Amino acid sequence: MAAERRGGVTISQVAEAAGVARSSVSRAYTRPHMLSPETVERIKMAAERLGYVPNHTARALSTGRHGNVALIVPDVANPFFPPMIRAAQVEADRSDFCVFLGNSDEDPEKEDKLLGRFAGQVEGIILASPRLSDERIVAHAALRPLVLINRNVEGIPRVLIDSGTGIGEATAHLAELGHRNIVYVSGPSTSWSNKQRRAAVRKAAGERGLDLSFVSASVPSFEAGLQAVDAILAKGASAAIAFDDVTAQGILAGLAARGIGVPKDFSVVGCDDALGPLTVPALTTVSSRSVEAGKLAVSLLMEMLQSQALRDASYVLETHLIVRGTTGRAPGQ
Amino acid sequence: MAAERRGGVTISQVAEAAGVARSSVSRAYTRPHMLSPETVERIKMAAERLGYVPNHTARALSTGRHGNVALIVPDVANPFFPPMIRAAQVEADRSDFCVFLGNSDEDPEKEDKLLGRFAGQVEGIILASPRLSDERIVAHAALRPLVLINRNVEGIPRVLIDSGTGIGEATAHLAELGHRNIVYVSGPSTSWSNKQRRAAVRKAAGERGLDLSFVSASVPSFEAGLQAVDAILAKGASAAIAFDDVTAQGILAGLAARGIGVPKDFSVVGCDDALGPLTVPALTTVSSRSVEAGKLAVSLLMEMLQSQALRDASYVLETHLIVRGTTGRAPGQ
DNA sequence: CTGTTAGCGCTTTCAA
DNA sequence: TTGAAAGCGCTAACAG
Repeated sequence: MAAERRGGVTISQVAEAAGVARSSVSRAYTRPHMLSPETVERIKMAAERLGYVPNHTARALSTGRHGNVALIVPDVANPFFPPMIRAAQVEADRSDFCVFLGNSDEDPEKEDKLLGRFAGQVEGIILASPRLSDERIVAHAALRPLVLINRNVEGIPRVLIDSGTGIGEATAHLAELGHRNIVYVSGPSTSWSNKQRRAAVRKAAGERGLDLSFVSASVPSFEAGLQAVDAILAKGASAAIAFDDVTAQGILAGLAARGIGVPKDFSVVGCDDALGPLTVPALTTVSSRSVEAGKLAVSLLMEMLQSQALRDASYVLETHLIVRGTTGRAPGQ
Repeated sequence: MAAERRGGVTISQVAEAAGVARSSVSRAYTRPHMLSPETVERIKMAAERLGYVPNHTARALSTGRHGNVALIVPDVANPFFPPMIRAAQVEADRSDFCVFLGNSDEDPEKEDKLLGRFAGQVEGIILASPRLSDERIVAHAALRPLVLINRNVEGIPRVLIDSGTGIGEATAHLAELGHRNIVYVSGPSTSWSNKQRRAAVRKAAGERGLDLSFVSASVPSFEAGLQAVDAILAKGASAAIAFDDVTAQGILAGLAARGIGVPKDFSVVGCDDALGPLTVPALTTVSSRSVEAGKLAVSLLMEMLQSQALRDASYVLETHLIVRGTTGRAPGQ
């Protein structure tokens, strides 16, 4: 029998073998109920005998549906994303979709380029923590179904993780522990999440009459956290809330290097629960909801693909404080 | 019939705008040297202005090449893989390929299913740490170019990370620090990597006359490491080498809970450098080479696609010990 | 129910 | 150097 060579058996060969039109072969696969049972049977037999497998690419070109979606993230290796990616995969799989993964390297231009490269082979796109401008995002969204994660653009379906709630809780937690002077170590100034977190600490600290200062770590990294320690200490604070867990770990390392005990002498809170309870002492942090965000974004996209309607939906996921081992009573309390 | 989906500026529109034939637009992208520089320029300008992006699907149908590869991993969220995924992405991008990402959830059947779904829309596949049987792998490799990472199947191009070298160094390192009694906390018994690591400790410990015991953590996880601590201590060891970093962190947490100081009273070595210097104290571990593996696997695949020849190549990447803060002199030395 | 006939967007001879 | 035209394999009106 004909082995499956590349560029294999086509619909025409099956049609000829079964003595029907090409369209019937097509229908036998996509709308069998439109054909008489015997015809379907005959076609399937012929197909089987010839080793026919429908060509995905041709079908996609014709229908515009490829059964693929794309997910673009700024950095696959940032521990915040893998769980989200995984959740998105699982959800896409439930609808029998395959997912393209794109990595923008935190670069708006590369993100734009990726969007272009995926266009034409995916039915919809999920953009997580995009670095792209609102304009470009809107432009792409006009071309095809697009869902945003952690970016608030009016009119475009989006899933927002509200780290503000968790950060607020963290601030309250520190206040209860007796801390009166705290610092927020901020992340990328252009990041939507950073703005949100910063605003949340400010608000919560204000309500409780805490002294609040800011130290900037521009890039969220272990190094940046490490280097922020001097500035933090200079503010006379007894606790710090970091933009994310990786930065928080850098701060912890810097503190340890100076012989400052955590949580005895100083308290540290991270954000995103990227590390889990993995570290010693385990990091007090804010839950990330990234798994739910990934799942929700995909199911939203699937809905859009079904209904062809792109309504202006905005889902907000609240976060919460996870108290672990890096926060304690303020010294002298 | 595909009702002109919102989606696409086509070659025809560009052709019209530039006042040339469609074929010229095509050539402007695929064989610019066949056109006069001005024509190319004019076409590119028009394309730019209209926001034209070549349609991959259509091109694929016409040429038989889709410019896509698939990468299948057991668990995206396992910190070992993201850097590898990222590296693979980058390398694929250099050849202008898009990558499908598949997550098998450590399940052989799901892995098989994914392979099937990707077939027909990718030119080649990379299987990282596959859980599939040799037979199935061979079967798939017969259908299309396939590269393996961390799986040794004769006849199939593969990239192997030899964690044995690094583990050997780790053992020597501990011996030099005066440790005489060590334990290896092993991972999944079916894992190729675990067998390799276990054999390496045994060999190195034997050569140096160290007392070596084994404690099994069946599943590599923080919890498993935590629970292994009692058994480890019961062996009377002064140092432990863990299957991976996550397990090592569990051990560290367990040690800390018992008030055992690291590295003063006990030394711990991880494997895979999944956490970097992130933790406090930073974990002494074995480099993973996962970045190189991802990059190499893709470039190998690209070569195969170019030459149409699937030679039996096997690349081995050696690993090395990374000494950080969790190893020190044996107590009483 | 089934066949005919246009395409989907792009590449690729073959001529000019 | 460029254009015209014939597909790649499949789907989807539109007839019959």
